[in-house]
Amino acid sequence: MTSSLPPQHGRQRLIEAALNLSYHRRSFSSLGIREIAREAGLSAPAFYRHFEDLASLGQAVIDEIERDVIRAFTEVRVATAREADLDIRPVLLKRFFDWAVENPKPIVVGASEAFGSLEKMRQGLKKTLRTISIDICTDPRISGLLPGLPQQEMTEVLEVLAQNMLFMAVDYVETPQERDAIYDKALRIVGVMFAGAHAIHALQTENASN
Amino acid sequence: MTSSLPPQHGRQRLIEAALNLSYHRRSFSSLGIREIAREAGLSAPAFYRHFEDLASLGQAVIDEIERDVIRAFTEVRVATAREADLDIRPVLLKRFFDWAVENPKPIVVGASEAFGSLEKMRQGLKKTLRTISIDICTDPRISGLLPGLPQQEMTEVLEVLAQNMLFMAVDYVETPQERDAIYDKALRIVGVMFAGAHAIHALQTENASN
DNA sequence: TGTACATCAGTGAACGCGCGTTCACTGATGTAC
DNA sequence: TGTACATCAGTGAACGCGCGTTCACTGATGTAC
Repeated sequence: MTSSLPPQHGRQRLIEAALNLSYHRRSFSSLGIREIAREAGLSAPAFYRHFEDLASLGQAVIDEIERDVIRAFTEVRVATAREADLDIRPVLLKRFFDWAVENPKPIVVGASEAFGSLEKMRQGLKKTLRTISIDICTDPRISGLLPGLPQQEMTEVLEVLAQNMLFMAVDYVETPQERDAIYDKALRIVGVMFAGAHAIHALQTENASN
Repeated sequence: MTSSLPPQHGRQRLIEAALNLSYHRRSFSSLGIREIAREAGLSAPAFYRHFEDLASLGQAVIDEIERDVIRAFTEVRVATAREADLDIRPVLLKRFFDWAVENPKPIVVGASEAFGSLEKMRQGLKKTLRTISIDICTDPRISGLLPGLPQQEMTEVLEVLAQNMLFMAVDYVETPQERDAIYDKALRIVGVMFAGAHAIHALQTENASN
C-alpha cells in the first residue's frame, strides 16, 4: 500500500482529516487519534510519525486555519482594490461571507474552537482576529470612514466586529435559506459599530475642545 | 451505601457533575457517562435511572444554565431598582460581571457550548440571550437611552451586545489580574453600540422627514 | 396500626469494543563515495 | 554510473485499559386495605 497513496504528504492529510472531522461542530479535543488516522487513510501508528499527540496536531490545525483566513482577507482586499465605491464595507462583507461558503472548514472550526478546550487554539484565533483587524485598519477605504479616530480605538472596535462577523459567517454558511437576512443583519451590526465609534470619538473631541 | 448519600437527588448531582467537568473548557460532548457518574459519586448504571443518554443530560444542563442566568439578570435589575443614576449601564455591567465571578460555571459552560456540538445547547443559549435582551429593552432606564428606537432594532443590537458581554464575562472570570481592563473595554463596547444604534436611527429619521 | 406490595434509586459484575500506544518490520528515497 | 547505507513514512499485531450498556439484585419509601 505504501506507494499507492496519493502523493500528498501524510502530515497534510492528517491535518485535513482533523478539519473534516471537526467540521460539523465536533469539538477538536473529542477526536481520537485512530479516528483521525482512519479518516486520513492511514494506520494509527502513522500518526506518531508526524505528531507527538493530539495537541500538537491541534497546533498545526490552528496554523492552517490562520493562514487560510489571513490569505482570504488579503485576496478580498486585492480583489476589491479597483472598486472605488463610496462605501466598501458591504462589498468586503459579501466577499468574506461568500469565501466562507466556499471554504467553510476554517470558519466553522475556528469559531467552534474560539471557546474550546485547547488554550493554543483560543490564543491562535485571537491573534488571527487581531491581525485581520489591524490589516483592515490600514485600508484607507475603511479608516477614511472613521476620520481622526486613533488606530488603537479603531482596532478595538474592529476586533470585536471581526469576532462577530466570524460567528455570523458560520450562520451564513450553515443556513443557506436565510443568507440574505443574515447578510443584512451583519451589515446593520457593522453600521452600528462604525457609527458608534464615530459618534463617541466626535463627542470626546468636542468635550476636549471646550 | 444507598442511604448514606447526601440528601440531594441523584439527578441534580449528575447535572452539577457535568457542569463541574465542563467547567474548564471541556467540551460537553467529550464527557463520558462513567466519568460524570464518578464525579457525582454514583455508579455508572445509576446514570440511566435519570437520563437516557448524554444528550438528554445536556438538555437538563442547558435548562439549568438558562434558569441561573435569567434569575441572575432579574436579581440584578431588582437590586438596582432604586439606583437612579444618570446612566445605569456601568452598574448593570459591573453587577453582571461580579455575578459571573461568583457563579462562573453557567457562564463559562454556556459560552463554551455557544458553538458546541449539541444543537439543543446552541439553541437554548440563543434563546436565553434573546430573553435577556427583550427583558433589558423593557427597562425604561435602558430604553430611555435610545429614545424613539423601535423595539425590534433595539433587541437586535442588545442581542449582539449580550453575546459579546457573555464572552467578555468569561475573560473577566478567568483572568482576575485584568478585570479592570476587561470591564473598561466592555463598557466601551457597550457605549459604542448604544451610540451607533442612536446615531443610525437619528440619521434614518432625518432622511425620512426630508 | 399492620401488612402486603409496587416503585424507585441505587449496587457490582459482566459483556464486547475501540482506544492510545509500542513494537519490530518494510520498502522507497536520498546521499556518500 | 553503481553500490552501500541511512533515513523516512508507512505497516500489522499486540498490550492493557476504560468505555457504554445490560443484568439481576437490594433496600428504602410510599400506598392500599
